[in-house]
Amino acid sequence: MLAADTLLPHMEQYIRISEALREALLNRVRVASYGKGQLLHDARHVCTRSDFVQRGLVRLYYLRDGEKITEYFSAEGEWVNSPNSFIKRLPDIYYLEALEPTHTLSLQVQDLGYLFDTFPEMERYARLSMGSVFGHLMDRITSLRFTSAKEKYAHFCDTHHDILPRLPLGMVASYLGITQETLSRVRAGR
Amino acid sequence: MLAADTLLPHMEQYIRISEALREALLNRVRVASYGKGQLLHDARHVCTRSDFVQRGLVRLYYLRDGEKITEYFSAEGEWVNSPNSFIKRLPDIYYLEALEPTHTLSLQVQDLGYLFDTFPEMERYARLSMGSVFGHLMDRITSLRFTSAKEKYAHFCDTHHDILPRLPLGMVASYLGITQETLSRVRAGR
DNA sequence: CAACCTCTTTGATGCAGATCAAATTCTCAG
DNA sequence: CTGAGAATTTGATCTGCATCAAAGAGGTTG
Repeated sequence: MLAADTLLPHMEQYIRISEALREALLNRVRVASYGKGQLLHDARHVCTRSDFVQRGLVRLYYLRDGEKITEYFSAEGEWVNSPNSFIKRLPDIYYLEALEPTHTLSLQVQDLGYLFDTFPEMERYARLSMGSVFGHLMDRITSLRFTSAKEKYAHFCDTHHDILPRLPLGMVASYLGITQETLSRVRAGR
Repeated sequence: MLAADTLLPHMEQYIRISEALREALLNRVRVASYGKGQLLHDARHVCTRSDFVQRGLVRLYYLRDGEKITEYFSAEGEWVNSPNSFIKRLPDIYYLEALEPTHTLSLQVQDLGYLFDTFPEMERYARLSMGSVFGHLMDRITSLRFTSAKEKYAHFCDTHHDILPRLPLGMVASYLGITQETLSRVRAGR
């Protein structure tokens, strides 16, 4: 699985990639693999890299009263990191865990900084790809505020039908902010 | 109230502003004023500009069963627009309403496009300032999922203490996803 | 200053979903 | 295969908040 086959096409949705940028990128990303259950990032450290998921499934979670609360799922074609920790270079509460055997392309924060400084189109890529996440977050906020458990689950099915069968339901429940029991009843149609 | 006094210092939190960029910016922003209750943007149109609030208070809302649901408040030092409409150049559901007499600096989408194309540091500014909104959205999602009405209100007081006394409580309630009655009881300490 | 808004509070009732407990099914290591 | 732990479902009870209804409290306009 080559970077040229996954990462570059992803980026080309937003920007044209020059030969120089292509070379700089491929020189700096490192392939990485994680087994099921393995942590890509531990909250006790500062997050110093971003991983582009080529194959597999990752969740972002944090601990609340000893329980793991899922904040986000990321599958093929998405970058994962601990957002605030990565940006501010400080520890944060989030862990990243591979839910399946996962292959990524890993980019260190200082290499990303170099790319931003050297290739203005990288700034544009980051701006545009962040923008597309924005709409999702706003939809999610609306869904959390004003919908029943049944509607929340229906909305999740709509927006995540591709990964739904790969997810344990307890994680889906905490993502939706409902209990596992309620999710089970909703699925059974009650 | 000069752009040099409000917008430029805001941007300088993130980037250094060259003389050329300064001039380009000041040439393109237009001062605008809105009375209390006036719409900065109507959902029936495509949102073609962003407004930087110099003085005043604006809310983003949408209609749900004929009721106005507040999605966001923006005060001095923030950009407001209808995010998806502005980015995708399509209509969306959101209205922007001035809650107080409001003065803004207004920038047309095509002028912003020109600035992005001409000044790479503008791309960086957009990327970094969006990044800082991200953390807030994630906190808000957590607050919506797992907290009682009382905790939601406490979190709102923490994060919006500067504008709280300027807001009608019904708008705060819909922002928090609780009813006005519940908010009233929570504030009374019950 | 009275009449009429809009905003906020108070009261009574009902229900969706949390919580606690236990049974059932799945899954995978040995 | 098989047994143990994890994931999921089912059941019974309880509660926080929504809903419906109406009464204060401001505030602004002729």
